[in-house]
Amino acid sequence: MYERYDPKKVELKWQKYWAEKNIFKTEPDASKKKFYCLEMFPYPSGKIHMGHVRNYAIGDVIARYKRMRGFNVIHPMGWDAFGMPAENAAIKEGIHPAKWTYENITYMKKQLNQLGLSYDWDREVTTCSPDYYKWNQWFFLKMYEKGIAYRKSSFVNWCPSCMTVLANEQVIDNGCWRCDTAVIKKELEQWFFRITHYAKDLLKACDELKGWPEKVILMQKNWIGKSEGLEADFKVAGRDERIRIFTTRADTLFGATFVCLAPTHPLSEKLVVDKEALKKVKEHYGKEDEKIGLFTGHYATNPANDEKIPIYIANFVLMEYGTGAIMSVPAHDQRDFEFAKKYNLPIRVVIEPEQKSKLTEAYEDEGILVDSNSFSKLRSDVARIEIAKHIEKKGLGKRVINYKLRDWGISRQRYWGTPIPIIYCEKCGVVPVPEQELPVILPEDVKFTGTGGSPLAESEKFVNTICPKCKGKARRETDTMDTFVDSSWYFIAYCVDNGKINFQSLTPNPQSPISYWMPVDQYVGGVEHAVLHLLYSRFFTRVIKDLGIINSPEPFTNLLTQGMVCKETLKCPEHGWLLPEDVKDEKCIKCGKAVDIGRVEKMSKSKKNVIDPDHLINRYGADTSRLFSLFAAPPERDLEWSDQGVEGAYRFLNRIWGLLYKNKFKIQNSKFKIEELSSYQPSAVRLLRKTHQTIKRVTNDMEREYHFNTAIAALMELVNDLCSFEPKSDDDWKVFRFGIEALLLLLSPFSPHISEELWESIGNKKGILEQKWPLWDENIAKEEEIELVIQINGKVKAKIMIAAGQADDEVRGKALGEPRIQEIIKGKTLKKVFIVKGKLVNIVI
RNA sequence: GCCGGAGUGGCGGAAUUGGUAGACGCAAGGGACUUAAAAUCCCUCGUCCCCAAAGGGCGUGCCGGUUCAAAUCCGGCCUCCGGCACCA
Repeated sequence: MYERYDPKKVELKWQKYWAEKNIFKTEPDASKKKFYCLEMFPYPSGKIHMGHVRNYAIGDVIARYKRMRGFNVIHPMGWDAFGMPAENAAIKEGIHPAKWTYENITYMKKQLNQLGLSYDWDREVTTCSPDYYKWNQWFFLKMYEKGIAYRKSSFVNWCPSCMTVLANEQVIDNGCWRCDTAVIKKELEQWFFRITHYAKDLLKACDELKGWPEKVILMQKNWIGKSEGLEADFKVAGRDERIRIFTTRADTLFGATFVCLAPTHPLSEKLVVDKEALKKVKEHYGKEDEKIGLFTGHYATNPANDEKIPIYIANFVLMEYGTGAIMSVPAHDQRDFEFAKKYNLPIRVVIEPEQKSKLTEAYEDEGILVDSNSFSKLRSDVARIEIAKHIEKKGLGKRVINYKLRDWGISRQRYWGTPIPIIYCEKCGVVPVPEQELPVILPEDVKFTGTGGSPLAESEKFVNTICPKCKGKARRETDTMDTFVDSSWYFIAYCVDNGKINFQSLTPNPQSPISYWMPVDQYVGGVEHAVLHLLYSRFFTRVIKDLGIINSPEPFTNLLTQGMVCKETLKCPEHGWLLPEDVKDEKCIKCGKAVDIGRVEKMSKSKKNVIDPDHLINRYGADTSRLFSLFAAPPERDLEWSDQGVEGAYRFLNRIWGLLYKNKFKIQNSKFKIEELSSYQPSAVRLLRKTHQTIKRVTNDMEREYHFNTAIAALMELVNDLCSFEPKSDDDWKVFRFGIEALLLLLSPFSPHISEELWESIGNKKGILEQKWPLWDENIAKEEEIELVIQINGKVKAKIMIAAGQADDEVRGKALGEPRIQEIIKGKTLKKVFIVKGKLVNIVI
């Protein structure tokens, strides 16, 4: 042990030690309770950022803590390795996406190990490896068999200049990210997963997710978006067709003055003669700018009152929701109101608001019905049901439940993703790739130009194939899968050792490691995945359960969504956003101009308000970096970066180091055994009590939703007491050693390297990772004396020390007898005295 | 617009069930050590009244209420953050 704390030396030593002993390797063990601790795996973008440091520090504390509590902990890590940045790098710099990705993984893996994270790397998965994406394809085929995967036509963002499909994040202000050309919607045949098949169950099961933050459940519920309503048929006058509409406001049915179809509705094409005009409306489809309509020249019959009302095509009506057609009630729907104003359509009030006013906007609230035949004078909520029943009775509709949730479009016109295992044969049509031919491997001979259609379409070798059915000429599907597919089941892949996934042989098998490890007990990650990733994972887990591979439909029992890492932004009037190191004394180091200090916001490369974890680890080490990010705020809240805060954490570890260095020989020679407390000096008793209290506080803070910040504060208090304790006798040294050992054990999940080093330095042979979490003794932790607060009329007037556990009468007597209290209550009548045990007396006069 | 969440010292945050507001850390000020600086150690630190002490007033976004007692419960508002947003 050196005099000076040198984090680099210490951390390297223990990282090596853990790796050599393969100490984080885990196997299923039916005799032990398992604990699955998981953090969201990163996209290998190049380097880790502070968000990763925080995320993985939180997960690692939990994993190490649970391990010390005796759980068989599985704590895996991997790489979400498919995605656009790799392809962008290929377009810009000519590096092959695979090379770029694997190089990044190598570097980032080194960084993660430098943080001292307790991963079982034997379970590592890399989603861009054929061993992994083979199973994406396998799941796809299984879903195709069950009708969960299907093909339909749908719209994508298209840049007419680059001649390429754009992802949503490549569309900036409705323009292409590369050339600014206005993006248009283009219709393509694409593959979908029928997540809507599980909509009802996904929604209902939200209430069972007791270990999830309320906020996330709410977001999921809103996303699924259940709404009850009525589907009703409007017959097209003079034709055989009917228009089926969906409404949640059947009570306004008598107020419908026109009907609107989505431009992509099958009937639109049939009813509209002027195809050019229809095309124009289509171009504005789904855009939020302006309401655009087109009169079809046809009329429809309102099933409630047989009135004939005009049929319009409207750009704001979505084919994806409901039936793709609506009845328009301009008096009671703001969108219809705007449309009616623009096209001069009648507005008919059928719900009377409480106070009448001029109709400058739609009245969307509930009220009493008017002008609605026999339903007039009914309240909205009643009428809604009565009118729906009436329509049902006439056989012109039915009550239905609709969900906002759409089927998941998984086709991407990109290279760096999982090829969709489908073959198109001129004779046999759509033919799935036979299971035994998986994986369909990404070809290498592809040029990355950033223009044109799907990059895979350029590879002749890939595209041209033989139909598995008729052996005739056929073409492969050239789209790849959305990368969210990869991350929807990776947590199941981890359960299989060495990444040797073979779901076929595991199906169905209750003895499989998957049954042992799943579900994830604690999932930790950013709240930005509250909807998509988490919902897709829930969907996939259901599909996999239906395949018999897994028992539970829910993947994650407990979820912790950590807050963002934030820092103030710095901007130079001349040089724009500045990195923290480009600023000295609030001035730009390039031009010396005063720097604008902006508000605290999420660290982002674009605003340069970032701290590079490499610098941090270099200067302070992993233990300090971890400790700071865990101490500065509770995990679920945003964390504001503070350089001084990091210094503080570093100082704390240095103090502990110094304390042990100074006393290590004495500590080494003191073997602690619980003796009679009465033989100890009062100061030693106090320290022993503080130690037990600290064990209790830290343990409770860990159990109580992982409040690491207060747990660390408790450790700081213990260190303060240890530092001011001056051991003299052998007993003192024993108590001191006990305090030090407890401190190191409790600190080890947060700052594992220094804890191991100091643990060893006081003569312990077995590593701290093999120790049990310490237990406290309630009798020793209990205070003998308590501070009693005496209030008069709710205001604190005195504080006295009294022995703990006294009867109320005695406490009351002591409070009233206190001179300062006597003085105040002299000559006054006591109305009442409240006693809060062990805490406070409130005298009301 | 709709749905959530949050507002506590100079700052990050604590206060677990309504019972001492401000734990712990940072910053700041003063002191010790040092030729000096850094590091370290000790003291002060919500605010106002008072020379000071003793003591007292005020204080958890704002206004009101319930209670012996409110950061905590209830009603109304303000600000900030997040999510959704033509979903019929």
